[in-house]
Amino acid sequence: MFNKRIKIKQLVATEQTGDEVTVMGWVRTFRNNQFIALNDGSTNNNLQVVVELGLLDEAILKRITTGASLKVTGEVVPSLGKGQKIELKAKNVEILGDSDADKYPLQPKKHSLEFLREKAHLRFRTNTFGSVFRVRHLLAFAIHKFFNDRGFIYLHTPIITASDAEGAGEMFRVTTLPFDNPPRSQDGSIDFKEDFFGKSTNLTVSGQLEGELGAMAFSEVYTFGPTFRAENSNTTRHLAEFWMIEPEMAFCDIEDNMNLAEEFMKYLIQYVMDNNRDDIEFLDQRLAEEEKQKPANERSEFGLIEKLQFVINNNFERITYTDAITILLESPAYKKKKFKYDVNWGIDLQSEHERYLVEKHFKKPVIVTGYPKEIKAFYMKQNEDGKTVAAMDILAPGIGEIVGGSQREENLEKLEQRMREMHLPVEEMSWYLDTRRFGTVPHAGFGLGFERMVQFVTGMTNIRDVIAFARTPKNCEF
RNA sequence: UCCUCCUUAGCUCAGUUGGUUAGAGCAUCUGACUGUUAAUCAGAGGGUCGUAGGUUCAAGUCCUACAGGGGGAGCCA
Repeated sequence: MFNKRIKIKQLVATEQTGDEVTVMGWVRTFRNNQFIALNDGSTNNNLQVVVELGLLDEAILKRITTGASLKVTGEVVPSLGKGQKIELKAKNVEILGDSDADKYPLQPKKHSLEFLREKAHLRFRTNTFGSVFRVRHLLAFAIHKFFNDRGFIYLHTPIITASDAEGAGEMFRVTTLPFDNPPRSQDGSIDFKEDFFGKSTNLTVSGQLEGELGAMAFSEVYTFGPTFRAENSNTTRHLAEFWMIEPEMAFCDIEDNMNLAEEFMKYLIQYVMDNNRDDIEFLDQRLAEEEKQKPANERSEFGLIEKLQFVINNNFERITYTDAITILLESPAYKKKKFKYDVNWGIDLQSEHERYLVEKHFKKPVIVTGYPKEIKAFYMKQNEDGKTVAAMDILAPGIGEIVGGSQREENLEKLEQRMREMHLPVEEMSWYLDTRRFGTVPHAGFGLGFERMVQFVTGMTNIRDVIAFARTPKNCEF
């Protein structure tokens, strides 16, 4: 009868004493042959189990080691010590699973994130990763709640795709052809007619195009699924496999799109603050400790909670790309030639430019709109100036681009013309263009990188620490 | 892919201008203590100094290559 146990989260929150309860969990540390810090993953707060002298045989006591799993039955009593209100006075302790203290890698001490990254299968059992993954879960839940409450349909777009048109990045090939001796066409090229799908296929880099098809029927849809990019990116904010949220709304322009994205981000932050204060407070302290290690000039001005509260309470700054270029050109940093990359109208904003705008100039999230059409995707709505498109990127402090979106070009002729200019296969994309042929409407959407959002809310600086098992170039362990 | 830094005990790190037998804290083991909060105290064990070459009378220390990792950049979410 395992389900008779009480979760530690529920138990440590109680004021009521005198009940006899059963808990199960893993030993974090065993102090003084008497005090077990027990954790079952439901909360970062360990339950203190008190084992009175003489209750257990020496042989059992020796098996209560860090990492071992226990079933404990006992009485809930007020704690005599400081640091917790109640504790469990053990009547019976059963070892469910031993953990060899000599071999178990996690110790009751501070481990480096780099070390834990290599022990990713065990790191859930640490305070930091426990908090990160509970927050990650809550964010995922809040995403569904946000959209469901607003009448959006959750659309599952395909993982395997034959479309190569989005141009969002290098793709992973999906094939069942033998790689040592693939079938060849007469001209020597690989004959994908022989492949599983009868054509060349890849893992998806975006569900947007399919999302647009859904929006043309349901008015509002969103996707939330895995996305794959075979870029050789080795940074703290890129993964080869990551999760992305892509809402797509019919009857919606760029302003509506920005409003929704801003409301969405604020909602997610507020939801976590309201529903998991414990973990956010732990992460706030963890970040503060980490900041202390840094030289004073590299420390961030805000703590984690301060930052999140600030984002909720203030409007995102909204500027055009042209404004952004002007601000950069007039900045002291530019005049002192601090930028590595030159600034002029037409460039893609570099990290250093985004950082300046967000972290130095405005000191809050910034939405940049109206980018030159040359540096943006084919499907974005062409503005009347003939030079810019109705794109919008949200730049977040410490993360950079967290949202990328746009109003879509709903005019068939303009869209086809742009596709031809960019040498995209118009014929193959006929299914997509049907949205513009049959009842086209103004529509818009955006993509939010889920792990980047988790980074932003948890304050974790490396994206590999907010996904369970990171896939990055040359790394596919576990 | 580029730039840069790092790799010494299970973990985190120290190791001087190249010079005897490579150190500390924590962890582990043994013992003591028993209301602890990363418990404390005493003792013990634990190292091919990332790998392969090279320079030198002598290399953890200098040089080269490779591997792994961190940070930054590009690409992007």
